[in-house]
Amino acid sequence: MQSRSPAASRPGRPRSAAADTAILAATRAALVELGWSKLTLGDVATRAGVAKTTLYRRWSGKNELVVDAVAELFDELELPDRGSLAADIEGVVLQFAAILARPEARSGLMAVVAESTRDDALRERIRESIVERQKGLVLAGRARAQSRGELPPETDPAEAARTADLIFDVVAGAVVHRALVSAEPVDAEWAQGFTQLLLGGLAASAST
Amino acid sequence: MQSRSPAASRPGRPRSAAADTAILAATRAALVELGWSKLTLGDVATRAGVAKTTLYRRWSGKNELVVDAVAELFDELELPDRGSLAADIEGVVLQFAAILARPEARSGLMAVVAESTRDDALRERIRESIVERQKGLVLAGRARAQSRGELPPETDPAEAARTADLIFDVVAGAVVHRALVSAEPVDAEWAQGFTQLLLGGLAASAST
DNA sequence: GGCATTACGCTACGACTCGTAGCGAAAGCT
DNA sequence: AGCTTTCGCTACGAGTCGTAGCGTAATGCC
Repeated sequence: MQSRSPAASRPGRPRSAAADTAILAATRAALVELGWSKLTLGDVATRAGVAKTTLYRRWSGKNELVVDAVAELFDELELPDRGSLAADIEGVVLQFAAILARPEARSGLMAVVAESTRDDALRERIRESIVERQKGLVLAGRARAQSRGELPPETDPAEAARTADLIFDVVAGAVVHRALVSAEPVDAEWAQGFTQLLLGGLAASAST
Repeated sequence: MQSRSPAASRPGRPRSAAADTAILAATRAALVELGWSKLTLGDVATRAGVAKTTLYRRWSGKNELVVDAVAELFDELELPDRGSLAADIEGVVLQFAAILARPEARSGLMAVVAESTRDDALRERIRESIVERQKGLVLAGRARAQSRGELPPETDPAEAARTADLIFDVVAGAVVHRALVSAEPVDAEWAQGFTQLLLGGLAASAST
């Protein structure tokens, strides 16, 4: 996850792959029990059954470690065809909400995003391992809706990219804000109302 | 800001109001220079010219202090009548974006939100001093749009509250996500595209 | 098999931050 | 005046940080 280029076949003892998974799992467990601020790398090392120095050899600090630990939670994101654009949107919203309902994601994700405002490398790491995957769902959903005839095909590629970014920020931002700032449940009812607003707009949504 | 009820007139030396403002200003300055994680209360006290013990007598910890320091940034939020619902939305989006463009808000706001996922009292403090003020703008904007005839009047109060919450999460969430996660500028062009999407929905927005 | 190379566990370390306690002095009220 | 609360200062134990050094374990190459 962090040393992919020179990993081919070097002399010497290879790094234990089991240690990686143990450390990441221990990080998530510590996030659940302690939260971000009280999480210490020494504690994570003890939980994982490795030496603290081993942890520092693989990750440069708390930020990078938590990003990788949280990123694994997003592996479950996928976009099955639910038959309509509305159903696809509701589905992905509820999937995202299910991840954000887990305490290790709640406390970890926002913290690393906060740190990334002062660390470009960290933000890039978050983008690669988390954000880019979510954005792929938006692109796939739109392409599928266009093939269904629910959305008109794009003509200008630049315009298409802009609207995709916009939709992504709206969807992901709304779910995160609802779940973490408003601290209200992102349930099926909310997902339905949100989808209705996203598809029809304010006027259409109000006249229901 | 933190002891309003028993502040009336007690015997003894009153707390220095100047110290409060100096501490909050020093906190913001430290956020700009150091960011959330490297900000220490000892450093803030030194910057503010007060003793560290004074700081601990007024705030229980880093979280509460930063919430109060960041909350003052939101004093500038207002909602002048720009003539149309679309213009009002664009205006409030750009105002919010202007706050989020400041580094003390970027690093501080997300961090306390992250901490609030494990601290109900902190979340309540954030809600009172920051979130509630933003939500008021949404309510005012809708009322104004209704008086203009741009939106139909609400019939069911519960439904009205739900949609207001939804719109608030969408607007605030989208702006925050764009600014902090995507790390792209929230400029007039983006605000216009977002407003168009919010008012007309996906289909209408695509057929422009 | 022997050798070079790298990873690992362990211990120890200085530097730093935390939050609190105790003190004398300052500043208000009645 | 006398009382009360705040303030600045110093000092403190506890905890974390990130690193260095050492001996040992595991692998590839000759």
